[in-house]
Parts: sequence; C-alpha cells; structure tokens
Amino acid sequence: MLLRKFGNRVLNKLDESLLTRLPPFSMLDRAQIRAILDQAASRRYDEGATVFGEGMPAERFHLLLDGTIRVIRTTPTGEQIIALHIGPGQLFGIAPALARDTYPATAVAAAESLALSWPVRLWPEFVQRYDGFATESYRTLGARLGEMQSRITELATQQVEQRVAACLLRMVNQSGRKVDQGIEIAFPVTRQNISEMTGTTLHTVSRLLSAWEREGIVESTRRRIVVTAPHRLVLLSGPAG
Amino acid sequence: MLLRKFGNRVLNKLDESLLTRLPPFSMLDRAQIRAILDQAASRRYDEGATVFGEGMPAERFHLLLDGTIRVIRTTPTGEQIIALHIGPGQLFGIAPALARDTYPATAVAAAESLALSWPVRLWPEFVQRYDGFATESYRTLGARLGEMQSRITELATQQVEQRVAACLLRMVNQSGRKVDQGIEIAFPVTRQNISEMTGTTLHTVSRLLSAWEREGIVESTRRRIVVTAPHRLVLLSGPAG
DNA sequence: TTCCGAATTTGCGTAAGAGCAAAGTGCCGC
DNA sequence: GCGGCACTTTGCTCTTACGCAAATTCGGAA
Repeated sequence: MLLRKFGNRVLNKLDESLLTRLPPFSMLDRAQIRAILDQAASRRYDEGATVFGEGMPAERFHLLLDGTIRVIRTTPTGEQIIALHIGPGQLFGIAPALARDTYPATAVAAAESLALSWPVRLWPEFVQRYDGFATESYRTLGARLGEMQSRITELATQQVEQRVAACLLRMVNQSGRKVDQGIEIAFPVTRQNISEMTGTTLHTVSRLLSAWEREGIVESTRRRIVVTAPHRLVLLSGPAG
Repeated sequence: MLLRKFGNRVLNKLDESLLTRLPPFSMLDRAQIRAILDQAASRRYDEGATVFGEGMPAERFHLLLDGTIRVIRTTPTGEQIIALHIGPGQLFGIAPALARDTYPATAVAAAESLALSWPVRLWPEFVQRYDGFATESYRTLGARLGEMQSRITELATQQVEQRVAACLLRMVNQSGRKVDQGIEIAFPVTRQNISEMTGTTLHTVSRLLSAWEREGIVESTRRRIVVTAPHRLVLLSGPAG
C-alpha cells in the first residue's frame, strides 16, 4: 500500500510517474505534471475521516491516490445512502466542474486513504492550460452519470436479491483484489453499508450473504467479503445483468 | 404554444430574443446568438416521436424550445423507466459534453415539441468561443446530477406513496401551468408513466390517485393531472421532503 | 353519432421484505 | 488474556405493494 511506502508529506519522483498513468493527466508531459503537483496539497485520511461534508463551501477539488472514498448523502430522517465509491486515480469533489459552490454530498474515507487536492480557483486554469484534462474529467463525470442512471433503473425494477448481487459485482469490478479463494473487495464493507447502497435493510443483506455463503458463492468475515464464484453472482444479478 | 405561432421552419427575430433568455446563451450578445442560430437545425416532433435512441451514435446535441422531452431507458426485460423530463430552454442529448460518442438513453417527445440541434463537432467550438456557454451547460448538468441523486435516495428510502407524491410535485414544479382548479402538469401523463418514474406499478399509482382525488388533493382526467392542493402533497412526500 | 381501443379503476390473494427482538461472535484495545 | 463493543445472525410477525383478473370509462376517429 502506498501509504506505508511514502508516508504522507512529500511528493516524490514516483508520484510523478504514478500521476502520468491517471486519466485526468494521461495526456500531459513531465513539466506539466510537475507544475500541477507543485500546487497540490497531499493529505492522509484515517478510515472514517471526513474529507468534506454536504453543503460545505466547495473550496478544493481532490484526486484520490490510494484507498477508497465513500460518497454519501443523509436523508432528513437521518438514514444514510451511499451514492458511489471513489477508487485510486479518480477525481472527486469536483464541484467546480459543475459550477457549484458547495459540495452536494459528504465524502468519507472507507479505508485509510491518500489524496491530493487543489483550490477550486485552479480548475479553470487546469481546464484551459492542460489539453485533455477537461475531456478526461468530463468523461469520468459521464461514466458516473451513467452509473447513477443504472442504479436508478436497478432500484426501480429489480428486486433486492438482484440489487445486492449487482452491488457486490460493482465493488468487485471497481476494487477487487485477487486472493486465494477468489476476489476480495479491497475496502471494509459492513452489511449495513451494503444495505445503504442497495436500498434495503442490513437484516435482509445479512440473510442473503448467509445464504450465498452456504451455497459457496461468497466467503466473508467481519467487514471483509471475498467473492468465490462471481459468475454465479452475475446470474443472480438478473436477466442479462 | 410556440408551435402554433411560428410553425417549424424559419427562425425569426422573436426566436432570437427568446434564446437570449435561455441559460446556455444568457451571456452572449446579439451577433453571437445570430451566429449560433445560423448553424442550427430546427425540427418539430409529434407526441411520441423519437428524437434519438439509446446506443445510437451521438451526432447532434439539442435544445428544446417548446414542449416536453422524456428521457427513457429500457431494461433487458423490456420495462421502461423514465430518467427525467426536459423542459423548454434546456439542452439535451449533450453526449459531447461528457466525451461520449453514443447516446446513453432514448429521448421521446412527451408532447408535441420543437427543438433546435447542432452537429456535435460544434460543441467544442461553442465552448471555446462563447463565454459562459460551458459554465451554464455544466451547471445544468450538475443540477441534473443532483436530481438523479435525489431520485436514488428517494427510491432507496421512501415508500411508494411518498415517491409518487414527490414525483407529481417535481412535474408540477418543472412544468406546471396555472389553471382554475389548481396547477396542471403541462404534458400528458399516464398512470403507467408515473409508475415508470417512481419504480412501482400502474395499479398502485391508480389506487393512490383515486384516493387523492377522493380527498380533494388532485383532479385528473385521462392523461391530464391537476394538483389542487400542492401543500398536502408536500406533506405526503415525506418528512421535510 | 357510434364505435373502438387505450387508459383507468377496483377487488382479491399473495409474496417479498421490513420491522422488531434477541442471541451470538469476532476483533480491537487495554 | 480479557472485556466490551461493533457487527452479524436468525426467528417471527406484519405490512406493503405486487400480480392477476375483470369491469368500466373516456376520448378520439370514422
């Protein structure tokens, strides 16, 4: 894990080559990357730490280097729902891209994480000065929009079992890591979390996971989930899902 | 209704002053507007006509002048779900803004509609040449993203009655027109349509509307809905909704 | 005006999943 | 190594809203 190798203060040469591979910066040359990094602040977040809160003035935009960020919203009655997960290499909190002056959701570190950030005033500058930056950022946004659309469709038409299966698959695809028994979701997830992603209750999720464990589709310990038979989950996630 | 006044071929001076008020063009001067209009194609769509289909190559982006466009998605099993409604003055089908080369959803005229359109290759030009165009477009996109987020939250946490109430209110806000008895939704809506927006069945929607009609909250004829007591719908739509 | 089809209403049985309650179990810090 | 807390499991009941079926009505076209 990056955090262990590099600590949390200084950006060094390796970070540079790392950034070069990330979509938003993939089209830039070394000097440009250097200029961008010089203006960045880097910060480490403990698990559970809040990066920014819903409604707060959007002062900075962020790039996740390592870890996982959960973007959540809270309903008037206090229930939380998880909008999406951010993985390494993704921009987040990009309110300036949408001409917003306040964050529309809360971002919390789902696991120990490392992120860069820049003041929002630099956004237009990046867009103007760095070719491909805008395009790549908006491509990401488009993908995110598409994913949200899929979530809506899912919530509206599928039943709970299918939604939970799809949710596991999504997490596996986005941040699965290969282990002996199958593919492990790379960040801690509770039943409660899954219920907040799929619009159900932790009880129902628990029952489903228990059943799937009996059938050999998943293995789980507390807050860790390993999918041992992804193909069977695909079947469960629905027709042509 | 605009269509009756101007027909469907020629853009005239009145259109110009109309466009000036629309967000994407609000910051431009007369000459710029003229230039933009010169490159536009205008087209009329009958109710039910398809503007573009999901998966089709995105060749043009559109601006709705009059009417209502329904953006829908079809699930593998053939169910339709309505992603959002576009009202006059809004851009739609702006795949180029998200670096997509194919439309992510289908757009159908919910009522007789009039729209301008431009080839996608003009998008970068508009963004570059016309100050504020990009900002305003992305502001719209941000709002749309926020609305989708709300829909997800709603679907995940609220129950059917609240969702349907919220759905009616949303339509009333977006395209309500004042009539004697209250506020009428400006385009034809079936119970089926509402069920496709709220993730329920037409039966349940019908039952709810019947009940609300008995209580004097709405009045409806076939495909037309008038909300007579919006405040009571607000209460029904949930705590602090 | 009459007729047809689409849209709507309503009843009834039922399944899915929520809600409540309570017991169990791993994990972390001390 | 121990205690406590957070997370998990499981049983039971009950409500919601879905699914199916059938009757009804409205509105436009001929």
